[in-house]
Amino acid sequence: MSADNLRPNQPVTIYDVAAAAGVSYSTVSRVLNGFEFVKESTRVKVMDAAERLGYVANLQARGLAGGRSNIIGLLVPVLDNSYVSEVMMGIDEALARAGFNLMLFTTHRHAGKEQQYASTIASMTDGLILLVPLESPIYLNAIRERNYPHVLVDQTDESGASASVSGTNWHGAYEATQHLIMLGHRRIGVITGLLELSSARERLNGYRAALQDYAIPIDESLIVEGDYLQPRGYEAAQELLKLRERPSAIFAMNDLSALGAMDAIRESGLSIPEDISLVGFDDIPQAAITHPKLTTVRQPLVQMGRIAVRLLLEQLDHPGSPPGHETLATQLVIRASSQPPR
Amino acid sequence: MSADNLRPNQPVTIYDVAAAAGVSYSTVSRVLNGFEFVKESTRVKVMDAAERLGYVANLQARGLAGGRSNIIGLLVPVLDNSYVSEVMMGIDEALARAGFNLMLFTTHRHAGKEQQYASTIASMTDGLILLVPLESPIYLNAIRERNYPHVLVDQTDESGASASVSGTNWHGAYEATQHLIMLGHRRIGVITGLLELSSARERLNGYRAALQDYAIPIDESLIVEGDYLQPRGYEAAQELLKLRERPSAIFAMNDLSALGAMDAIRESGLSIPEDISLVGFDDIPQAAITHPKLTTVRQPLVQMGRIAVRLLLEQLDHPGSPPGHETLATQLVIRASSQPPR
DNA sequence: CTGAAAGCGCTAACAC
DNA sequence: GTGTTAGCGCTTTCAG
Repeated sequence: MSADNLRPNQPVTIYDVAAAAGVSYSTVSRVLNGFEFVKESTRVKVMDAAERLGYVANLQARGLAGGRSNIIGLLVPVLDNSYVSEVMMGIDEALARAGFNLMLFTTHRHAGKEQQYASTIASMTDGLILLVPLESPIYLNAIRERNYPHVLVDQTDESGASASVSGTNWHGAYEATQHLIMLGHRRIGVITGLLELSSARERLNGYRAALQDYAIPIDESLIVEGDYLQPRGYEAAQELLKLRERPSAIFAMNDLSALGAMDAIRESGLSIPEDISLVGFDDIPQAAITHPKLTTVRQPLVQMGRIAVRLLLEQLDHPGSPPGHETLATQLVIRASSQPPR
Repeated sequence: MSADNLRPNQPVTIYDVAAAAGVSYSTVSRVLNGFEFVKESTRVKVMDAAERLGYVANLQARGLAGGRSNIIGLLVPVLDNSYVSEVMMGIDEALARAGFNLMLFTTHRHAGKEQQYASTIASMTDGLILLVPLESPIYLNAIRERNYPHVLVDQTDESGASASVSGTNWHGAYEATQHLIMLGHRRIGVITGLLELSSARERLNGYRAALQDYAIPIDESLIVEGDYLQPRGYEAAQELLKLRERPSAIFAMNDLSALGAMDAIRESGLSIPEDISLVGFDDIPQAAITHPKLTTVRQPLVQMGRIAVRLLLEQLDHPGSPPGHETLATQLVIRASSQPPR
């Protein structure tokens, strides 16, 4: 029987296990933590007892006492965002495989919250993954100074002190712009992300470089700052459409903005791609089911999540070693939303 | 200056605050926990010191010592699922507003994991929200016996011992079926969720009741068990299309299954709604952007999340009171995927 | 190899 | 009102 002497009312502690196994509780702790120098026979005895009693570690106590809590903190800006969801999936999957739990903190795009959470998180978790954090030197510095294991996703780390994963932002934007240029577009509007984000700046630079390489003068009025969210993409596209000399193509620097732009374009009576070509960035799932399907720059989002976890676990396992940095290749996915101007 | 005497290297504890304020650390604890009988002047002194030193509570310690950890656990089956995401958004929002943190556990649809997590979660959090849990009497019983605050989302609680939120599953399915019947359909195939889930059973009963009410004989071969996921929806639709007497309409009992069915139908050379009408359930965001747009039964997903939090907080605040139960109205949203049979 | 003892940061009786 | 005293369950010295 498995429900033999199960009394689920009071949680089982290592004391219970120790008593049942006839050893001291510190020995139980050793066994449970995979300490090497334990006699095999007592190891078995303890494991048996733990199993039998249905022992489950109290993570709070473990964390408090200095051990690992086996919890990783994840700081995300918002939840209603496919980009975020995709990366989260990769993180969740990798974490589950490694036996870690996930504590989720949503900042709701409030920089102050990132800062406030930072310390709380540090008291609860073994490490932290920051997904598109707003530029917040203050708390990032605090985290770095405490030498708290962490990794930035989609945020270049200028100082090199934080591990990071990101896509080839510059190159992706360059390719997207080049694609439009090759199709024959000359007036290419862009909707950026918040320019305080390094990814947004890098993509904008890629755009600029492509125009320059093809000797197309840069018209600053074609550059509208967005925030990587759909509503702002909608507004930004409206601004672009209002220009005296309307662009024949728009490069929205993430897909969500592109979706917003799509609405604005359609609403203004123009059609995609006949009147205006549209290119996005990320290749979130929706990009493949819009009409027309969205040409975009694919980022391996799920994989970015997985790699973020790998980089973090490396830090946990080798506290001394320098933080890793990974840059993953983006890939232009040409679909129906872009064609030559007419 | 705010970065006055900030030494972020060693976390600030209540001892530090106590020393700085010139009181004992238990007084600090009292102030921090909003204990009533504290002299106003010392309250201010303590708050000042805490602020100045940048004190942040250590949740592990607080939890261990018997106080509230201010963390709520959320158990979800998977993450790559709009239904889950929507409800999570509501939960996240409500929790943030109430000053709680979120610990996320993904079971990856593995019933064993739900059970295994249950105890871990209990040791870390103040309460638990279970989103579409697989029927797992064992661990649910354990949770109930420990009197651990929790609420079930989209799972009817037969025993009444667990708080719960869900939509009007029976009624929603009845309406959807009725809608198809009114359009003139007589052979209506259904793709259910796992029938071990109460929501799936309730919806199936609603379907059956509608057919009965309109005196349409029930053909069991038109009922295919799915699992609320897209791939299975695809397969199930294929089975339905292979029937000698093909249905003229399919009611997929959640939108994700409907999306899968859509692929299968299209792939078989039939078109929606001309050849086959399709109705879903949930009204996840994608439902409005498929082609044709999906007729579906809307559930107020975000709100369900919010209410789940409310029910949970009620339990935390009034430990004695009976668990609440809320049933939210669903609403038939008629779009383009359903029309009279030809 | 294993037991005993100390303490992580905090809450909650218990006194004064 | 506020300080003192015990632990919460666990890891980690330190002995033996």
